Amino acid sequence: MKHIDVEQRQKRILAAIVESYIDGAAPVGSRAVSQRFRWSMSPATIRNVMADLEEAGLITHPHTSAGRVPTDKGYRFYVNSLLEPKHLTKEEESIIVRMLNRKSEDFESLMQNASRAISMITNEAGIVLTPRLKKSIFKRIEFIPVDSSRALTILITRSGIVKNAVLDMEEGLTKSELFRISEFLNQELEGMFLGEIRNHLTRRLLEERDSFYTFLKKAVSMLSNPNFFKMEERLYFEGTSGLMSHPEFEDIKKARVFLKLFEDKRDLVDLFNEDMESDGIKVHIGKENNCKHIQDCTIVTCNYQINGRTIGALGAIGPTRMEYGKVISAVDYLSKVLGKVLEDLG
Amino acid sequence: MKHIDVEQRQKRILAAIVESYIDGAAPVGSRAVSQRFRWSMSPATIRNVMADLEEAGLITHPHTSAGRVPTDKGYRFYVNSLLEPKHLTKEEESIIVRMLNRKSEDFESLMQNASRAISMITNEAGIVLTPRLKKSIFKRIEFIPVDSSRALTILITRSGIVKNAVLDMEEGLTKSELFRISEFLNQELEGMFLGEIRNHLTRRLLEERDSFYTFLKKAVSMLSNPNFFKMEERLYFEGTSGLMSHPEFEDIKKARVFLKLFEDKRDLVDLFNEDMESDGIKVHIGKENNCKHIQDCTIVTCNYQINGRTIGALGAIGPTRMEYGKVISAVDYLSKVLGKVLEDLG
DNA sequence: GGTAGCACTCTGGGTGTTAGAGTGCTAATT
DNA sequence: AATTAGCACTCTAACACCCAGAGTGCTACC
Repeated sequence: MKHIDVEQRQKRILAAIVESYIDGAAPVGSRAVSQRFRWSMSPATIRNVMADLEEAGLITHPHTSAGRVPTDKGYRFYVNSLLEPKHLTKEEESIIVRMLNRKSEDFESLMQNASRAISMITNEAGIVLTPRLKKSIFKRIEFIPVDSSRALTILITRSGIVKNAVLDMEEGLTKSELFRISEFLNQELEGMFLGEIRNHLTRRLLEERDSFYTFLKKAVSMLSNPNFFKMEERLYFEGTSGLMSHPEFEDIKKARVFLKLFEDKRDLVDLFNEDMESDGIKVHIGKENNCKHIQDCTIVTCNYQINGRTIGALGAIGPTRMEYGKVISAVDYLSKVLGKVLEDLG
Repeated sequence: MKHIDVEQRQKRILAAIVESYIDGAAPVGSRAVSQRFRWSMSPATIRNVMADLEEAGLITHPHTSAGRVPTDKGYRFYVNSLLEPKHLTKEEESIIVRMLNRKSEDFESLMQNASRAISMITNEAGIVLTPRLKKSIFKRIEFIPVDSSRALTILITRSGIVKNAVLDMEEGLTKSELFRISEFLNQELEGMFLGEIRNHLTRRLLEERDSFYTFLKKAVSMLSNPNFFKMEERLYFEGTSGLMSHPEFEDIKKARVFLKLFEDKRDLVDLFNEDMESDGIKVHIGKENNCKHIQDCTIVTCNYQINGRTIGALGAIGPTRMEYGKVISAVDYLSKVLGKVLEDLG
């Protein structure tokens, strides 16, 4: 009747299917879609279009007489071309801001609150990868002797991260020597990226001669502990119980896979580290993830920055059937607020 | 035939039922028990005894023609009177020792490793409550200015706990003043319980007069931040995915309840805090717990000590149908090792 | 007191049937 | 030519039903 662009119509129908499926969690049939358009197209018409969409690989059938379900490819198309951003409400934004601005909390709590905020807003699991230590800037180091051969070492970065460990030291180092070492390091390393420290010190060691050499060597030997310099990022995680309220987890096995994933976080850390390399929101849908455990879930990530410098990443994870608009907005907004808060601490 | 003490026999049969149920996860029938005793008693005899046990409230029927299942009271009796301790194997012990002795890790990791160790050995969830800050001993405090009105404050205890937070300070405090304040506090508070600090300082404030007063006041005002002095304990937690492999979690709803519990840890913190008051292993079975969310699970806890001083608690949580012998041994052993490791750090 | 036997009960799995939802195709309509 | 109505067909989910198996409680016997 009305001469609508056929491609345009396909898109609208795909969007309708995806959206219906997202909030209904059940395969959507031609009747339902037709109804959604206030019967401006009959179910039969919809069926024809659906057949096309299916041929294009954007939707499938679980079985002959069920409705349609979006495929990963369908979601992908939806996210790339059809999704219109759904802004957070003022209220949601203020929740986030409030959660991240609680004063006098330590860094740990900040990370935890950030991931909790994501999970509260999205009802998926929230994930925050701590700022990259290698790219953090040295502020101060402090040694506190434990016994004659070990010292509790505290390393502080400009953004307020405090990393500590008990390190071995040369037997019989006196308290004042230890103090001189810390004083030296504090001066020497001021403003340097943590990732550069190691090389810097060994270079320095090669240049030096004479009496200063032995002193320097003692300093270097303390910091040479490989564990301390692993500088590994930590992943903070909240919202599993929220996740489990999704109908896709009726099947315990899937739930178990998720929990496994959360316990052994390496895969996630890798993913986040990779995504950190580029700016903006990244969406990984279903099998696009090469991590085989989580083939029917989507991960949304975004990097966050201090003064324009990317230092970490955060995101949300949930079933492919998630509210993309909302999750994307939430992750986006949170990355900005977290960046601001960290700048403020710096 | 043989004249066996009837009470003795009841006990043996109860033990058999409990143990069968623990490793079979299915109601156990008279035949099975009879078989367990190599047919030295016929199923019919067993049935009579079972009827008695049921009357005593130690076991129940799910329905007429199912086997018997222990009640909470049954488990309780089993744990108190029948259970024989099942020692960990050498190998298991060495796993624990190795996990807790990884050098150069920070305090966080130690706690995490401890809870992970419990969960690995028992296949239930492992829980560790961090040492009580109030009862920890002051070692050192350090201020690092962030801007003109805030300083990153780092508090270190003898057992190597590092607590940090950004605290407000009097506007325009100079770097050297800040240094003097920390020097003063380090001297003044040496060896004191953290819980006493607050009172000590206010008392001191009342005694003093003259110029020193204003100085002291500045110091106190920094530490008066309520959040920093909340001194709250943290709960470390590992092993949810292991828990979920138990058949009792086939029903998602139960799983959800557990996950909820783990996310909002207050109830657990309270329980552990209470249990910390007395020495030795505590076992909370099913409804004995007044926390209503977890009426069909058991929590095993034990305090841990540094030099004979109780400072924290740890434990395991799982379905009432758990391997009590093993879990108890594991928790017991771990509390000792953790105490040792912490002493060593102090 | 212990045990064998038996009638009884309840569950869980398998089968058959049916209502309903949804499809694909074709023919009619606009 | 595009849209729609109609219809035959398919598959599922729910329900009823039945039956074997497991387990009990009771009674009579050793």
